[in-house]
Amino acid sequence: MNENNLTEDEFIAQYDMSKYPTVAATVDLLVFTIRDEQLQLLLIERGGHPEKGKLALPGGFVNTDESLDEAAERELMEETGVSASGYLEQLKTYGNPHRDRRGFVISTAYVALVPHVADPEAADDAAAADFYPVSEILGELSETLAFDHLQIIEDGLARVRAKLEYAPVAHEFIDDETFTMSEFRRVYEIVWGVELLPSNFRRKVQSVPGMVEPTGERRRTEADGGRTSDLYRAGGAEILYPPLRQPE
Amino acid sequence: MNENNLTEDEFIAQYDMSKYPTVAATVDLLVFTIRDEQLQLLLIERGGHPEKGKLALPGGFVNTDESLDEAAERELMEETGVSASGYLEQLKTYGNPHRDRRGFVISTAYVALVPHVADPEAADDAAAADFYPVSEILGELSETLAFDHLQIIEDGLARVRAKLEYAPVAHEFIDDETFTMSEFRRVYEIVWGVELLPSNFRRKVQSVPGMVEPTGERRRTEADGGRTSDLYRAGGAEILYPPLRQPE
DNA sequence: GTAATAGTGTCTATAAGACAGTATCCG
DNA sequence: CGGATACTGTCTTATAGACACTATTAC
Repeated sequence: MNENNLTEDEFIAQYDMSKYPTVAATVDLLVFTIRDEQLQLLLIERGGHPEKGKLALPGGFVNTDESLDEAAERELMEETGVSASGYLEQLKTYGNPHRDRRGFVISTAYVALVPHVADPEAADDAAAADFYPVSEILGELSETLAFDHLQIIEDGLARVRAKLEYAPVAHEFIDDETFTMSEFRRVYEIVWGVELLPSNFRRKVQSVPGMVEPTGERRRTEADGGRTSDLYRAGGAEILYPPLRQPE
Repeated sequence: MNENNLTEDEFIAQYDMSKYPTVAATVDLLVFTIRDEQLQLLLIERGGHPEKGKLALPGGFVNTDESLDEAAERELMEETGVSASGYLEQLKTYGNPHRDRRGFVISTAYVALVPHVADPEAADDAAAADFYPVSEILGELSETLAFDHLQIIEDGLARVRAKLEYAPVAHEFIDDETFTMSEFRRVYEIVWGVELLPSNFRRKVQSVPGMVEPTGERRRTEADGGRTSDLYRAGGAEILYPPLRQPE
């Protein structure tokens, strides 16, 4: 190597990156939402090869002028119309050379939590996009998932369940900026798949600094009877300490 | 698109992946160990451009016939002689297009926890490899780190500290297969940077199912006086429940 | 014996689970 | 009023922090 005789600028100018192996970089999105009292996930039906007809995570190639995070934000906007101002976090990168028959494709998965958005339109690649209950995806639909997306979904679900324990993200599922304690508790119950005692949940949430703050407003539900409930908004905490622990 | 008229095999045969943007895929290693009662991290001094002379994480390009995990295992073996039978886990992927002046390089960082291995030899690319205390890396050495590696190290340190809470990985730092409760506690104290009360630590560790199991053996330390201590080995737990919480 | 380290027991403070009781709201 | 939902209080259990005490070992 004679590179030591060059300045850095000279070195960069003569550098040929194509002599190193290159791969296609993609991002896949795990867009979780709550619909019909169930945790649901956005999937597309693949309109083209490979894995034609199977269900897959939405995603696409990373452009050379954008970061992975920016590519994920762009895809989220394209698929759902939701801006990434909410929760969008990198999950993991999947890089088995045989996961895609087209070649070496490494895919970085991102998890997004969104409120009840409009039904997604079919994207321009003629792939029908829809939300499916996670319980069905992991159950009867698990055989119809493309690539290694079942594994990615399992990893993402574990991340979401864990994230609710120590990060203030549950309100991302709620459409309104303010919410009742019951609505807030329902998010935890649906994501964790458990029932929680209302009074203990309230005590815990109110005791964690910065988790929620009372608005002073009240609201009645759509039900027949019942007391009007206090409204809260998300607090300023970045992490929840002590965490809300998922019952074992 | 007329791809819908093709079988999948025909489609794959005529598929030209080069029409999509490609990037160079690399893995970077965060090799943590404990030396001299300090948490230390393996860094190399870069022998070539770019970022010549700066400190960087060891790593390298991913070959086209190996997965990201396999590339990380290979690099770990090359740098330290340690097999990946211990703890080696993906941390995060860094994909800012401007992080490396040579072009679009996306790097997947892995965290490894290793016992006190031999001093690493300079690798074949003439880069001097050494362990440095993490406190120095984040302090006076932080200005001399290449690329975005300071950020990666901060993320990795947070992961290691959190991982000790809920995963049985502390024994990966210990040279021997068996260890005393004091040695085990020192790992937590060094990684977390706190002092822990011995009796409470012991009670907690012994109450978590599958965290450690007694060997029935005893051992005396090298010190002047002192009672011989019970020896333990790692238990079979995959996760620690309830977790050991880091003091706030 | 003393100094040093390992291990046990216990009191207290904090947090979590269970659930009874009170407060509103609708019709 | 009754039925329904929201909120409060309290008893009990589990866990964590602080620290005194006992047990071994080297010298």
